[in-house]
Amino acid sequence: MIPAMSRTPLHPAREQIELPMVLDCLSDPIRLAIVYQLARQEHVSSELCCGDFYALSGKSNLAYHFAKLRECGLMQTRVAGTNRFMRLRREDLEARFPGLLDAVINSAAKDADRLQLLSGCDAVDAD
Amino acid sequence: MIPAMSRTPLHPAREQIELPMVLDCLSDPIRLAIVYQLARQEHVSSELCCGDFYALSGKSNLAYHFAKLRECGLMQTRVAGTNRFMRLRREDLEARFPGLLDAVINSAAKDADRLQLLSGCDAVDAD
DNA sequence: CGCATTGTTCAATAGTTCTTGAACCAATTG
DNA sequence: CAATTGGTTCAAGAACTATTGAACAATGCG
Repeated sequence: MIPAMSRTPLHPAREQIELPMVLDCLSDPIRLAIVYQLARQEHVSSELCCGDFYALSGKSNLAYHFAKLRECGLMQTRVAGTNRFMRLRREDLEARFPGLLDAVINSAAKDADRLQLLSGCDAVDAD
Repeated sequence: MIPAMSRTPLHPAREQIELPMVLDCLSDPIRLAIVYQLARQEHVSSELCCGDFYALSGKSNLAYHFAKLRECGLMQTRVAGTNRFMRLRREDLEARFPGLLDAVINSAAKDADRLQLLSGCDAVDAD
């Protein structure tokens, strides 16, 4: 039996991803910033780990938001040793809600300053 | 002096419309249904009045959700006699968040049954 | 005017969400 | 094994949200 904490957490199947939950998840400034940072550096690597987001909030609060992002189907978590790597579920989201994720990310990008999306962040290249 | 209740309520200017507030507003099932019904019959009339949404909830609860939709910039309310006519602020939203509203509405349309978007509604043509 | 219609506002309540720190778990390193 | 690293889980509190019914406001109509 694999120990509880080293198992990959549960993720909803593609068809279980619900629009209201996704929108609610993206409406929180910290979660929007997490998604934004993931999207912003997808051309470098599709994954980031928890520690890459410490500029946004404390560890336990981040774990709370990561769980929300997983449960609504926005993110996937892969366990590797003591690290958990997160990535956006782009394909699943595009299949369920075409154009939505990009519209949100592009809209967020326009307001990046106002939304403090990159405050103290060094995991993302500035353009 | 115009009596308080017959004045047009305050609406945010285009540049004051904030992404997190809009997403949060759209994440509530009742508000999503309101927006969806407004969008669905725009080809008939750009406006609906409060009573057209009684299938979704009670009067006072609807007034609460209408206020939220106004305050976040999704809807505009026009006062005409004892009626208030609502319409989507399509142009402002498109200018601030290109593609977002349509992505949400199209995604909602795909899940209309699951989301109970049209339950008991006769203000909207079925396709 | 008196009354119906259309909606809003208020107060109360149940439930939810975010945040924090402390405790904990698992894997790695010395 | 002990200490460190990387994250999660738990408990508690403050703040916010949705919902309800009753009271109210403004208009329209007989």
